[in-house]
Amino acid sequence: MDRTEKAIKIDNMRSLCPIANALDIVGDKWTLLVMRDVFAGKRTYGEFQASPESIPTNILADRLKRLVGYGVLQKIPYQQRPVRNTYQLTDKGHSLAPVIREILQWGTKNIAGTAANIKMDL
Amino acid sequence: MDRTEKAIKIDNMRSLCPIANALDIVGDKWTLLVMRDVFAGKRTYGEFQASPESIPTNILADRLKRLVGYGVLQKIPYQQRPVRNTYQLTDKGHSLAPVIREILQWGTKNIAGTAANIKMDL
DNA sequence: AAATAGACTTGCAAATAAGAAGTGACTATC
DNA sequence: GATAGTCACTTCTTATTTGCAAGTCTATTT
Repeated sequence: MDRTEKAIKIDNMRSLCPIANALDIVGDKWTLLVMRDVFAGKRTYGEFQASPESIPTNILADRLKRLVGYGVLQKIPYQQRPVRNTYQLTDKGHSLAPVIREILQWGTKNIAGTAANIKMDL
Repeated sequence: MDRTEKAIKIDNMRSLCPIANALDIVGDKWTLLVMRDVFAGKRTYGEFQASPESIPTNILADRLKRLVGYGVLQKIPYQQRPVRNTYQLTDKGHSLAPVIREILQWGTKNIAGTAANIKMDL
């Protein structure tokens, strides 16, 4: 990891296993879908909401907050009056690319009727 | 994918995205932890239960049933009287190795205090 | 002044998870 | 041969999380 960046600190770790702890951050139905959208170039709340899976708005707000909290994304304003924000990848976020790439590959190969038609920076 | 194996068929797909569909199979707090154990050589219900994260027994039963249902694991008896089963990787299950490997790497690099001390066939 | 837009927040019912206890098949022990 | 023990679950109850609809807040556009 980039030495200027701090590692994520999780309290009440359920074990010392990196996989278990990673799953406590990204192991749910929506988090990696938001990350997929970020890797696909989406940046704003509205763009995430517009994705075909129709993430509930309260869940989206919660996931963005968590991802920012863990330092995987950063919230950066792109205009004042009214304030509008973008959510952008940090280095930690960027390093999730291989995880998403492998999930994409696994799904494409093993789940009938799926199509990887989004272009991503993976 | 091995051509002798059928692709997973999901009903009510939330989108055509391979990532979204893959997450509907493995995107939760426990499923990939069970898979980690399988890759670490664990085979029986009791061994999965004994892992340090203490998976609730009803959840374990549910996840094993789902994984078998999707053809990611197979339930194979290793003795009669009393019947005792093992859960073993199918080809579809085996092909999850890269996903787990990348999650393991990400967690190890980015989460403080984690240690990849289990040996896995990844 | 009223309507519109983007980014959320709130409230509540429904679904899922957690935790503890119980069951059934069989084996080993007293 | 009754009693205790093991393994692999199942059931029950409570707690937590999700999903959906509606509402709020700030600011702009008409």
